[in-house]
Amino acid sequence: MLSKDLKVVFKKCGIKNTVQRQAVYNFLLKESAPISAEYIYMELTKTESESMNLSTVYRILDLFTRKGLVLKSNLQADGKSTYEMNHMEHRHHLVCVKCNSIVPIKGCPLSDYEKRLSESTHYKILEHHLEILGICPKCQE
Amino acid sequence: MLSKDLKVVFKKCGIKNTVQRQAVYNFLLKESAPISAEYIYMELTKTESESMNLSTVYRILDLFTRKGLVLKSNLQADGKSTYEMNHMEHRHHLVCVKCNSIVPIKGCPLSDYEKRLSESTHYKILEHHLEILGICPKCQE
DNA sequence: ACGCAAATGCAACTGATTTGCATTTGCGTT
DNA sequence: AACGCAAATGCAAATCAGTTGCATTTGCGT
Repeated sequence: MLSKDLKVVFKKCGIKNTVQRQAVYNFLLKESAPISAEYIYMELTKTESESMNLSTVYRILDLFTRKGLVLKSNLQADGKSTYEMNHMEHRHHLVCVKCNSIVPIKGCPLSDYEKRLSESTHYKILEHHLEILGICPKCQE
Repeated sequence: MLSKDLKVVFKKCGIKNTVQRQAVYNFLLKESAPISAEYIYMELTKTESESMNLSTVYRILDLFTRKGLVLKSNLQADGKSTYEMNHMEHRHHLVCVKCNSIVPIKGCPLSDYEKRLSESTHYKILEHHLEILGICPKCQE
């Protein structure tokens, strides 16, 4: 994505356009899998073309999450939070535990379920995170 | 549960029977919701009848988790891990984003879905992680 | 180009969890 | 029933992810 477009995206959210925010945004755009703040920081500082600080990454991710640009998840077994682009389209992924490939799943198996769950528990259901693990056809051979 | 029975449970797992392990085990048995190590420690030390150290609680929970007696989860928004008895039954939880309380959900909405998914994608489905976020009745007021 | 609020960098802090090490305890053996 | 030793515990210090205070820098409306 061109930085010109990003400027518009940020403006729409009422936040300033900075090199660091562009870097994080563009990095998340390239990644299809949810990733940690640490990982983003590491990758962005590899190429020392831009200044980037770990706490800045955290602050940016937090901001993006609050603005709805990014989705945060605490599901990881190692305790680290992960972040991914919010494509505004509710989507889940099928992850291969052998090759770590990720494919999106068509449709959400929980759309009806949430309605029923809400009725039975009286919770106001906001969202859910689902990740399905398996072995892809290739890796089964 | 009587300590006599616990001795047998521990022996079956090949671990020593200690007062601390009994205390943690019995405490988890009483709790239906997943709870934090900190909480277990606080409650157990309230009644100063037994010696108990926070790192011991962590070590015991880790041991129990490795032995399959206990299920560990990192899905808390506040970053704390939670633990619950492993009743050997696949279970998901509903988390309140306001007060971080957790309640188990009866049944898994994905059991049938996984079978269909496996057929359509030719993946061998191994497991899934699901986290449902909402606002509990109390926090909606 | 100016000025100021917002963003960043840095270092210090926090809170959860882990670890090293000295002491204690459980438990199989004598 | 006491012995010995590996395993478990207590304690304090360390670690790790994430946050925060503050001085400096930067974006952007004027």
